[in-house]
Amino acid sequence: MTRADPRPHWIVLGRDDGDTLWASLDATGATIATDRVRSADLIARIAHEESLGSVRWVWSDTPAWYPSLLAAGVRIARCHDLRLTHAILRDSELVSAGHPVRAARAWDAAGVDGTDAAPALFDLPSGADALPGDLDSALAEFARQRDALDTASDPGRLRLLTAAESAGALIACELRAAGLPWNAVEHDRILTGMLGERPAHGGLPAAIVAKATEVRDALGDPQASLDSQPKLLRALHRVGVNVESTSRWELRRHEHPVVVPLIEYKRMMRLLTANGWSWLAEWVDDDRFRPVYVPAGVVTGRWASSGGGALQIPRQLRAAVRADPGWKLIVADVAQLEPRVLAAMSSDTALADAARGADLYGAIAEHGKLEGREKAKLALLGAMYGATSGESGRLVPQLRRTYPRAMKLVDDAARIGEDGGVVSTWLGRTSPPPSRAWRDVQSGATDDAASAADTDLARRVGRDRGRFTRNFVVQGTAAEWALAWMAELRNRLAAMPVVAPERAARASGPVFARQAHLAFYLHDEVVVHAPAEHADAAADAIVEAAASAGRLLFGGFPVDFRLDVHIADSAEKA
DNA sequence: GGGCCAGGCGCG
DNA sequence: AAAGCGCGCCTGGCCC
Repeated sequence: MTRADPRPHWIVLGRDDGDTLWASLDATGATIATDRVRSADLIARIAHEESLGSVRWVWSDTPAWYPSLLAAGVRIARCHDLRLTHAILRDSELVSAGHPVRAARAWDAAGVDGTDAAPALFDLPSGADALPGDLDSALAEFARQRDALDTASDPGRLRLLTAAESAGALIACELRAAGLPWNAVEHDRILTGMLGERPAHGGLPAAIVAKATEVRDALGDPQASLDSQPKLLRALHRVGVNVESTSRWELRRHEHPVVVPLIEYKRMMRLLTANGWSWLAEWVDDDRFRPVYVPAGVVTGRWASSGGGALQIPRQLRAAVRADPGWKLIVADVAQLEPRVLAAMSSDTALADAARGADLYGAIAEHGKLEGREKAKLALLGAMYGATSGESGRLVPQLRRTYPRAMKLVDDAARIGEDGGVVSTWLGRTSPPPSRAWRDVQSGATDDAASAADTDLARRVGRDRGRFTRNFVVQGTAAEWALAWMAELRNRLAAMPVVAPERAARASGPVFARQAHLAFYLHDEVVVHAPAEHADAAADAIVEAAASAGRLLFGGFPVDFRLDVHIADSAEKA
């Protein structure tokens, strides 16, 4: 390379016949150079460019490119994920109405599923649903996206969002590569303790069998089927337990001797079927749980997961999450993230004041003259979710008087949704427009021939949508805050020292084995796995990253994002 | 034997 | 007391 060669600002990658086509772009997006890289050389080439610093990788879909790099020990600092960015820009209110990025339908296709299996040559329906993987398509879409950002009504926010989204895409792959340290022996101990010894040849463990017998005795029917809802319902009716469903909350209201053992039986069966020995065998390998995280898998921008139920690990099993020897887990969750986000985005200083102390709900109870923090919590959740009835619904008006700005923000979002409009998060992620079916129901209600049932239906689905948009702005902005938090934390952890090879957390993969790293993420909570001597510094990084995320999104607005942080050998709550 | 739905329940 | 947001996954029961 000669001295005159400028460093590329972006490098766009595309696949071509098993090779990779490579385009170096300057900061204006002009192409400086193109190259063809053979697949055998690709990882080394990327590693080399990355080591020179400050390059942003532009690719179709992070899970299609990044896992093989991570497996080879290459971590990259920054990327631009075309698929995720497309989805944001396509729907965003901040992008001009007729912008060509909205019409680039090929980029609406689903990406790869995030498992690092070989490309799905066999199960991909020929041509359908495939994201464009070639360089020309990537360059064209990247140009459209840059233009959409440049011409957006608030480029700063949207750039922040798309950068955070792409960082999230990297993090999702990295979380899977590092895995969540999971102790199978401890998991087995918990299962055995709650369910009884695992039977050698199928069948139910002893404690469940005993519990089932208890339930059948109480039902006076040794043959009663406990796993079929309709049959169980009939059996309950026969002994005079007149419930409409077999759900726990309804059962609980009855005194009959069947109730307690039945609830216990359901709880045991749930643990067995959802997170029992077969889950352990299928999902935990080499002391790690490696779920597939799906960034923006939820319309609000929250992440979803696919396989392994990563978003539903029951609290009962938290003790099975255990640091490697000589390492620690740092578990951190944000206390009441959504109310804090609502305070900031509505500039409601009164609500922000309540969030300043250690007990947000307690402060709301005091300010809002509500009796006790439980009522305050109910009222606030009701306001954000759109409760209309029950105790929660009754408490909302009181809150509206105390925090008019915050409540106006969510009430406005609900009204717009009911009217068929769209709403946006703080950084510009916009809710999907109403479906065709929804609009048909609304227009059917204004028809001359509309029946009372038509208007009732229209009102009901209208309110349903209002509750969705009401919550969208808060849940979606909270997800943005969390992305910013994680992206910042990722950078801080990457700057931490490495430990000696003999201290490595071997199963965490080549990139993360010797350094503090993110191991789990769930909406408002992170778990970091760190060498014991770096645990305090990692905990500090988590706290500093949260403060930094708050400033990045909300500037100087005075709202605290308080964290609960624990350093321990297991993720069990103290 | 696979696809789809409802009920139920785990998580935030 | 059981309304009021967003998910994924398991089961039984139904369909083809």
